[in-house]
Order: sequence, then C-alpha cells, then structure tokens
Amino acid sequence: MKISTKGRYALRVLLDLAEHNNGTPVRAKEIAIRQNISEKYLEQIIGILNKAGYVQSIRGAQGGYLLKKEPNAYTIGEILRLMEGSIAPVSCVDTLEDVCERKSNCVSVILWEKINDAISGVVDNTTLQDLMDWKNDIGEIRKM
Amino acid sequence: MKISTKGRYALRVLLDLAEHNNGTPVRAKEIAIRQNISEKYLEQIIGILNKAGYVQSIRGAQGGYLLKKEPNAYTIGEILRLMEGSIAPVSCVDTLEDVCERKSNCVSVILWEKINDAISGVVDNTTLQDLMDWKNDIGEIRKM
DNA sequence: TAAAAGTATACTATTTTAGTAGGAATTAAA
DNA sequence: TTTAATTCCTACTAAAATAGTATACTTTTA
Repeated sequence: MKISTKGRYALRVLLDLAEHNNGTPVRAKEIAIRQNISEKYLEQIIGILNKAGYVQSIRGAQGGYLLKKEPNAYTIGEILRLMEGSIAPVSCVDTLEDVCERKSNCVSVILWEKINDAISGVVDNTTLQDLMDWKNDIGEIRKM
Repeated sequence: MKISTKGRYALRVLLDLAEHNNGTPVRAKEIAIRQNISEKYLEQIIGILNKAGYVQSIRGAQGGYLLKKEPNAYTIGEILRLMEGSIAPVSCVDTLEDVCERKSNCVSVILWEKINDAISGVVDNTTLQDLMDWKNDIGEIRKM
C-alpha cells in the first residue's frame, strides 16, 4: 500500500524543474545532486516523464530538461499513475484489466471503489502548482 | 499501492464468519473452501486475527472459529492495519517510525497526509456490518 | 485413543522494487 | 573537427516483499 520511489522521485524532479525554471535547461546531474537521487536511476525516471511529454529534453552538451507546461497543468494524479502504473488499492477497481470472476457478487469491491475515489479525489485535484504554493507557505511559517 | 491478499482475505474471513454465525464454530477448512483460499495460508491469517482478539478459537475436534464481537464493532481500518502493518501511502506519514531528515521542508508530505486522511476517512468509518449490508443490497438488486 | 482441529514456525518460489552498468547518439564549444 | 558534455537506451542485478507450502506438534472431543 505504498507509493514507490519512482512516483515520489518523479514529483520531486518536476518540482525541482519548476523551481529552477529560468529558461536554461536543467541537467539531470544537477537534479540528482540536489534531490539526492542516484543519477542513473533518475535518468530512467526522467526518461519516462519525457516519453509521456511532461518534460522537454535538450540533448547534447549544455542540454538538459525543461518543464513543458505550466505547473498548474500537471495533476499529481496523472504523474503518479504514469509512474506507478496504477494507484488503485486493488487491481479489480482499475479501469480495464483484471476481471475477477467473483466481482459480480463481491462486497469488498464497493469498499475498494470508495477508497479509490477518496485517493483520486485528492490527487486529481492537486497540481504541481499547489505543491509549490505549499512550499512557499512552509517558508513563510519558518520565518515567523 | 496495492492492498495485499492478507488484508483482502482477512476481510473475507471475517465476513464469512459473520454470515455463518449460528452459534456453532466454523472450521477453517470450510472457510478455505468457500472462499477459495489455501487452507494453510488461511490458517496463518486467522492466527493473526485470533492473536489480535478479533475471533474466538475453539480447539480440538468440532472446534473452529467464531466472531468475538458484533460486526459493527469491527472497523475496516483496524483490520487492514493489523494485516498490512500500515496502510499509509508513504512510511513518513505513519505515526511513529521512519523519521526522514527531509521531512521538515518537504512539501510532498502535505500531499501524503491528505491521501492518508482520505483513505483513513473511508476505512475508519466503515465496519464489517456495512459490508454485510451492502451484500444484502446487492442481493436485492439482483432479484429485481 | 484416534481423529479432528488449531498452533507454531521454517522454508520456498515468484514478483516487485530499487537501483547499477555500459555504452550509443547528439550537440555545443574549443 | 575534435572533444567534452549530455541525453537516450536497455540489459542486468541485489534485496525485499508477497504469497504461499510444508512439517510437526498440541489440544480436545467422540
């Protein structure tokens, strides 16, 4: 019932890109150091984000990555689903796949749907921008 | 991000006991057959429920298990937490354990708390009795 | 006293997670 | 035009978690 490092790191990567967005591409290595993530593992994670069109990559020397959209255009839900494959508590409440022959008279599935809806309610209504706003809030509190 | 068989089977076991509650103990073997769960694996699961005081065991011939409390006295949350260890989306939002040195200026933790609260909101406000009621609802619908 | 049933615990196969590793392709700059 | 920097691709691997199996033992009742 845990979100894996892939999902968690992906959020941190996008957040890092959002914070260091000054027009020049951000190198994977920089992010790896700042976020304390293995460079090679991080490359894989950014690779997935890149294929999904969530970041723009610039190859070659002086290359790196840039966010492709505004932070408020990324929901946490889509990012986590991309990285985790699914964030449903059981596979049978996932759209498509895994048709369980017990499903038609299974009560548990009603419970799983409720949990699924509760999780989706949070992640589909939170964007990268919200995370950034929270970060600023934390900064303000610390100053007080 | 999945609930394991342990948690899912435990719910089915308790539900099975609730449904076949006629004063005489229910044998593990019966439940295993009805629920299509390996007998030995199921014994382990009931063993955990027994140690936690959720079922009453009667040893020896003609023995078996009985629910210890009324179905409305079991929340899904306590059952799942018992079986899964934790149902938090990340370990750092779990009470106790795992203090992350990044936590104090981590924004993601706010997100994880929200997800955690959303999940808890469902499972801590649903009881075994609710599952039974839903089962009857399904039965009614099927008759129509 | 034998059979039925729970108890205890060790073992194992499979899958998932969390990386490592090596090098090919691409590009900017010297 | 070479070199260094950087992304891209993909195979491999160690460790942990999951989902059971297996074996032997204790308790209780018919």
